[in-house]
Amino acid sequence: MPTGKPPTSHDVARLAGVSQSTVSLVFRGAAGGRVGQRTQRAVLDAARQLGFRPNADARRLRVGGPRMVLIAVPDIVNPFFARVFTGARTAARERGFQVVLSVQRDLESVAADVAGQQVDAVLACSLDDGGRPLDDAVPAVVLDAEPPEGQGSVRFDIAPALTDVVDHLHRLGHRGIAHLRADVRTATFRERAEAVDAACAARGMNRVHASSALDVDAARAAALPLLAGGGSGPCAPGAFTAVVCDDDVLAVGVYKAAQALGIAIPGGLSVTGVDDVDLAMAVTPELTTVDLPGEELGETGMRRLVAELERADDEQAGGERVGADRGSDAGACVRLPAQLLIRGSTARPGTPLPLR
Amino acid sequence: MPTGKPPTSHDVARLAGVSQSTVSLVFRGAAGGRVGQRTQRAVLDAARQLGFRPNADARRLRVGGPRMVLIAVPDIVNPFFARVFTGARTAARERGFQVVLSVQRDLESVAADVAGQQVDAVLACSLDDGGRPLDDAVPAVVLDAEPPEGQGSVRFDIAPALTDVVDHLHRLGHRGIAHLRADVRTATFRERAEAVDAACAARGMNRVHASSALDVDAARAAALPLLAGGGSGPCAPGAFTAVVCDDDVLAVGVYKAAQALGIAIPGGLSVTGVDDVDLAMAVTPELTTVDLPGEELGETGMRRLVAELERADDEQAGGERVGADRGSDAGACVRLPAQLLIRGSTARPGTPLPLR
DNA sequence: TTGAAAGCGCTAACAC
DNA sequence: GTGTTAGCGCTTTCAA
Repeated sequence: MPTGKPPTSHDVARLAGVSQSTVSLVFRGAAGGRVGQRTQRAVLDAARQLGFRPNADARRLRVGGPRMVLIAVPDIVNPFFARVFTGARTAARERGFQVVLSVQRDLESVAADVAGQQVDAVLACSLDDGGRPLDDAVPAVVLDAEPPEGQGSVRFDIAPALTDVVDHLHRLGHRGIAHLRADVRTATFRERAEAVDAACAARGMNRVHASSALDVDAARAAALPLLAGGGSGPCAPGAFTAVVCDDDVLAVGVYKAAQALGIAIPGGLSVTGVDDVDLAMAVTPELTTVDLPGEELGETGMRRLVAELERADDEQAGGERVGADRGSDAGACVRLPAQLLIRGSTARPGTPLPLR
Repeated sequence: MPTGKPPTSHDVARLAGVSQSTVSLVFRGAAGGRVGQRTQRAVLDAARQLGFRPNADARRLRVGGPRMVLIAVPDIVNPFFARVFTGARTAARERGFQVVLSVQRDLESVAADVAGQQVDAVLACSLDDGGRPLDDAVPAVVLDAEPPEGQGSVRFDIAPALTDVVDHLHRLGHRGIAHLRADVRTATFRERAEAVDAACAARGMNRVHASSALDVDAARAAALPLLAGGGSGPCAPGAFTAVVCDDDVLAVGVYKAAQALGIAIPGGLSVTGVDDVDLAMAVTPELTTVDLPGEELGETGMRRLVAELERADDEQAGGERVGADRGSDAGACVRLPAQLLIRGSTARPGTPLPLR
């Protein structure tokens, strides 16, 4: 007569006519040579009959499971974040850490996940701006975002990469560009905008901009008036021969708009993107873009986090240090290089875009 | 003098000069009105000073956390699986279940994850062939795979969709096709191959095939000799005017090969894919493909799983049923429709491919 | 308003 | 070989 509660090892023991610790031995596989064959079989049978499964919580409480770090990303369908996750997971496993994934945009929800699981540390990727260190007392490293406080962070060195993009176009002979920005308010996109602006200014290049949500259709819609000469900014509309996009997805939208308007790429218009997704290689011509090594971002962040945890262990083991010594370089901000990949979508400017 | 072990609520109690249960009250937020302000502050201060964090395992052992289901996918970077995960997660949350992700290809590793966490059920997507029900006693539903035993499964109704593809090409006037298969041995790809073969046979269409790993470069390499007329099969090489691909990624490879050979799409060659990834919309011309609604797959599977769990609960609560009643429709295999999306990459055949 | 005490289900010494 | 026992860190009556 099973009750509403799942069976415990006691129940199994009773049914098998053995003691509870024998059940424990059998289920841990530590029964080799210590528990008789008959007994073992009896235990297993009783367990099956009852549908018994060892309670992992109780086991972990007793024995202490592997340490866990939670990885938070805003969107796992986006392959970039999936790569970050993969990289982080790899690094964690190497060090014997388990990882749990939390797909959340806001800190609140991440904090809830942290409380719910037995989490030892948090790796938070591309969180929305304005996040404080979520919970104190939980070591954390943020990825691709403004480090909230004295916390560690790993980010791309994105500004030089976008400077390279502009420079590349400039050297090809482009003298005016349009910048299609992603309508996302995170640090990385702000940095991209600033870098493009600065690079254009430094080279005396004409510059207009538009912005769009991070999907192809929105980008297409935003690009259409721009390419058709409807740009409204301080610069004369139409006075650009290249579009610099904040993301490859936006670049695809520009391809579509250009196609709709009968503008050839790269003959009539050069286009660049950021974040070397498969998209960049799939389109024709292949897209000149900036490679953002997501896996490496995840790996590097996880390694920092693990190092921090292990330092904390040592500290405790070795007795207390003076306060000033704590946190050594925990607040440091590592920058990962982002590399420009030149492909077929950029070329010397042909005829400037006709105003329509 | 902190030891190597993390502080417990007892430590906090001692430092704050209160009892352990008071600490517990404060940390559960159940202190409102029951614990004095001064006491509360003292507890919080002591906790901060010690770096105390409640032990989630102990808490769950006592109070029983939300139930968890583990979702296993072979590759989270593949957006299809990411969508499956997302759909499953959504459905789980609606019912108050937590989800944990396990990225593994083989059953062994999944089983390890199941044992490590307190998992109540498993949703396994696209596992390699030959998997038995991983652990008995853990309810499981498999997605997009041969149901191992009497277990539930949810899969796409892929055969009719590929029949539609062939039929579509046939109606356009194509009389011979090449089938570019994915070099992956799972049930879904076997079904695709069989469906294409059968559909061609039924219509008396010429058919050759090749196979390739699931990436663009491999597909391109595989498509090149095929398009150049080097196909080796029972059918005369070159006697096709369309390529049916097992996956959109493969189709992109075919685009590249066609481009390299100066073959226009769809003028000189029609191409189709499967699995409506962003890729299909990004390429030019847009790819005729079969939409595989991954989110729906995940949602449906999770709903089945949750229903099964809740049925089990009821059963236990209401006393034991006779054995024959168990499992009602647990072994049923649901099929989700997969829809053909016709886009620009298919058209009536122009000149047949020249043999080179 | 706070404290004492009894477990949650399991593991790991240690006894028999 | 198998059983006894004492906790793991927390929640939760029940007293004070």
